[in-house]
Amino acid sequence: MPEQVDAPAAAAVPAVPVTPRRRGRPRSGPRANPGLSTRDEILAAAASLFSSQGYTDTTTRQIADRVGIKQASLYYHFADKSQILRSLLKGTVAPSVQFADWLGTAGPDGGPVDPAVALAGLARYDLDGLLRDRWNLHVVYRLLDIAETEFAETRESQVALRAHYRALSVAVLRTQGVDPEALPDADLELVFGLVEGIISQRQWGDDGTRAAYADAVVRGCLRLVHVPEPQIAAAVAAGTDLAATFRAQHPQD
Amino acid sequence: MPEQVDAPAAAAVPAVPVTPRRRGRPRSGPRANPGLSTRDEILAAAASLFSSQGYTDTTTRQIADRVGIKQASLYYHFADKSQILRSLLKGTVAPSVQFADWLGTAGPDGGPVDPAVALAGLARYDLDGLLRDRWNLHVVYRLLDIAETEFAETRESQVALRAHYRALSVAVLRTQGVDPEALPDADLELVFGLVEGIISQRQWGDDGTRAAYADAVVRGCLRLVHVPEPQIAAAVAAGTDLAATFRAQHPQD
DNA sequence: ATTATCTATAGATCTATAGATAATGC
DNA sequence: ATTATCTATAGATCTATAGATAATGC
Repeated sequence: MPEQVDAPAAAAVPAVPVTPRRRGRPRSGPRANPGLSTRDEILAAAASLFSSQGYTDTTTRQIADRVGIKQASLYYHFADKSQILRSLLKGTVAPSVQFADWLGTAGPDGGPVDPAVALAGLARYDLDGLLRDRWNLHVVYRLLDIAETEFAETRESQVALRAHYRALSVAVLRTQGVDPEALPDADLELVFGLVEGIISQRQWGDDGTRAAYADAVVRGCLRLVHVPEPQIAAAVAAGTDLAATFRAQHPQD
Repeated sequence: MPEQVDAPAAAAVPAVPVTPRRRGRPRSGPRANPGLSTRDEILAAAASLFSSQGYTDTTTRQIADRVGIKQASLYYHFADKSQILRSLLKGTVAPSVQFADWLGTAGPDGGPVDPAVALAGLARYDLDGLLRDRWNLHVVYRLLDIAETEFAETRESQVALRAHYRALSVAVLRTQGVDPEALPDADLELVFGLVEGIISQRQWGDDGTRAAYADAVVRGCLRLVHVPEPQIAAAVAAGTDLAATFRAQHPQD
């Protein structure tokens, strides 16, 4: 065979990676982002619309329009509208739970980490996730409330995460010589409340403002469990390192 | 909330206050609560449905069914669906702002109150409002997000309230010998974040649990602004008194 | 006459399905 | 043959309006 004219470059790096020839009937309009699969285009469009308008206020037509396909074509990729949301919610909360589990084995001898450091690390990792979530899907999850028996997996992750915060709060208080049993039970929920509260706050401000708020929240968590002011900075720094280590070992996307 | 009294009160109150004869065409079914005006019945039904399902997922038919009238009859009382919500949101946040304003004149000499007490009082009053809100309309307000240019008044109250929390945080830090200028700006937002976070948390638990959580939040607020542990209980108690005083002077409903 | 309801329905969606069509793959 | 799109539309809502109707008020 003679050389094909537009054959892919022989080596690994084609000069122009170009739009691969696509299988089915062509779209009526041009592709906005040829790098993504249609499925991913749909997810991106839906995420953006769901977070700005909520789930039920977003129509399948709006999603399709943004992708550049007809409304009915969505149903080739997803069985129904709720499946789109389900795909998006997967991985919203779960990673923080994994990190919390990992903390139990991240100490110098494969054992647990110092509680204050672990708590700071979890808050940091969790907040990072909230801030990296470009489309604010955590808010979408909150918007669902109630009707989400359909989204039980996500709900369960949230419960598990709350339990982790609670356990770490108890552990920190012990190291501070405070008997957690002597405290009102609700005091043990405050840390989770402060961290998750950022979901509401996120509506304001730019990235820098939100990152600064996240920093403040991590410090606030330690104050809530009686860590003395002079020890806070070091624990926050160590916790941040842990989060970074885990993130490096467990790349997300 | 005043309970219904069995024994008739003395004066002009008839022994059986009974269903007053109503003006227009009778309803097809019986009235569930003859004591309320139709307008109030609609508001109550809508509040309950909006908070459990969200605004857009609640249909005018559902509201009407619960009241016991036909869907179209709603439109005799409200121009459109959004007016129902608007009526409900009025008075969600505003009372806390009024209380915060009042704090500036509630001191012994008509001047301001001790900052830590004021902060504890505001948190207490605000949380009381959140907990008394039988239908969780604060959540409904959050559910709206974005599209609420229509609900600008409520939004503005929220901004004002946040500013109050911030100012009190600054004042408390000063009394603790901390220079607020030296702190990251976001640390001043933590108190508001912790209090408002209860809106999300409210989904769990019964009234007792939530009240206990609210107590914990008030203490947490003071910890976040460096009030030493031994002074917290007294400030919380004094703040609670202030809130009770104001509530007595300014009955809500 | 006025008020508060009712019945009936127009008009506007919105989701999801059926079946045709236009590419590539073998 | 397989894949991914398109066109057309059924069926199910949902909001809001028009106009009739059944009470009380004067």
